[in-house]
Amino acid sequence: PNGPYQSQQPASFSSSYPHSAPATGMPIGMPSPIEARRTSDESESTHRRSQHSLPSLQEVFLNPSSETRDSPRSLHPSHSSYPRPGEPLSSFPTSIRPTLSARTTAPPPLPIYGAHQPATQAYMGRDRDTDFRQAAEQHMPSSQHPPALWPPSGQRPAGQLPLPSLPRQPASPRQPNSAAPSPLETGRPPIHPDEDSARNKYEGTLGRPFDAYPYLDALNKIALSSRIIFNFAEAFDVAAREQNGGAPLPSRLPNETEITVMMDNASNIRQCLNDVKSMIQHNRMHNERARDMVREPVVRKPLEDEDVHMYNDPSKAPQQQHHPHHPHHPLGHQSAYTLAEVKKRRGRAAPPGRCHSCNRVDTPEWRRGPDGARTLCNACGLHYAKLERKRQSEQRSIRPKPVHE
DNA sequence: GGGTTTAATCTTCACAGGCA
DNA sequence: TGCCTGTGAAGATTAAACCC
Repeated sequence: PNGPYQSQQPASFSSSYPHSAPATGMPIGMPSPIEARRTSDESESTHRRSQHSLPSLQEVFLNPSSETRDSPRSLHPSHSSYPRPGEPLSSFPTSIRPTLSARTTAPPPLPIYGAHQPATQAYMGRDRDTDFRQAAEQHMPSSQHPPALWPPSGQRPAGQLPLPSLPRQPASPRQPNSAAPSPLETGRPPIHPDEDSARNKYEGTLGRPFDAYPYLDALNKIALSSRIIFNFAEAFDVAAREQNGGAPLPSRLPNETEITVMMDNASNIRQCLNDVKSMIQHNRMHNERARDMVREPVVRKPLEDEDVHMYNDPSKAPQQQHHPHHPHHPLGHQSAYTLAEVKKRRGRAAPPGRCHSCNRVDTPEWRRGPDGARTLCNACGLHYAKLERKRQSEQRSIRPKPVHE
């Protein structure tokens, strides 16, 4: 509370930040059902408050183009590192590339991805990025760490005010959020409504096709490295324009080391994109295999009396009970494979982890979800089951009636 | 039009029962 | 025995009806 920036921080910082991780360890971008039930006024005021809260690490160090927000550009810490008109670039590199220039004072730690964190936390306290960043680093071999932040972190001059925070990871595809930055701000291409609805199979609360953590991690790293390169290009673009068409001074050109750093970042982006591609391909094959397994059994058309049972749930029909491969099973084709896995896992004590939807760690009951058995908490599992039943009944209602009727 | 009451619906928890 | 599913209960939320 005595830190130089604490006075700028609203008292309700941790609770007001819409994407902050609550005490349960819920990851960013996964609003809990409690959050989803907040009133519009509350969320509005929350968003309003968040605009005046401390910025995220990404915003402070990697998003100098946030002048669209209500803080003046000149107050942005990272912008202070860029060369200003008439300012010799010699002052620019000392703040923007401390590890790339010769230093007489003790150099800061190498600005490798994540390495800036202790210095940052020294004056910001435990940042809300910490949990996610640490989780991301756990998934990322050291060889895959982005080469360097650009500009390096921990360079906030005293007296400068932070910008309001940005959501620190791309807005969850499963949770459309009016407060989320636009694609122009995030650099993320807009999600087509059809694509979005397809992804939001379970009304934006459930139904991840694959493990979201590595996927989000890769996206986060792509965004991080992209911003580094963007900031690099923008900074030297400003410097070049200040020459008014003249030949740029050698001192205002990036040196070879910096170019190498940017190339490393570009390689990192490529690597992450390849990872995402592999995840998607793997997921596609996964689903195709599931469909193949579903098509194999001989399908007997259920009689009408056994077809409509509890909640119109055909899985309760005698011949189909506990037959996850049956096409009329409430989970349908997409989940058949996961149910097969459930059967395989029977007898294995699945360690209770986190709910794949709300990420809570404790629940009175673990329930089956789209990712398999015991992957959802009680509430999310019931919600998921209800939606599945509803979806099944809707599919049944639009199905043409048999001729004999 | 605004406030209050009531009913319907939704959400979550905890338990019972069936299955492998 | 462990797991999964369904159900009742309780509380919260929303919508409709009613009254002033």
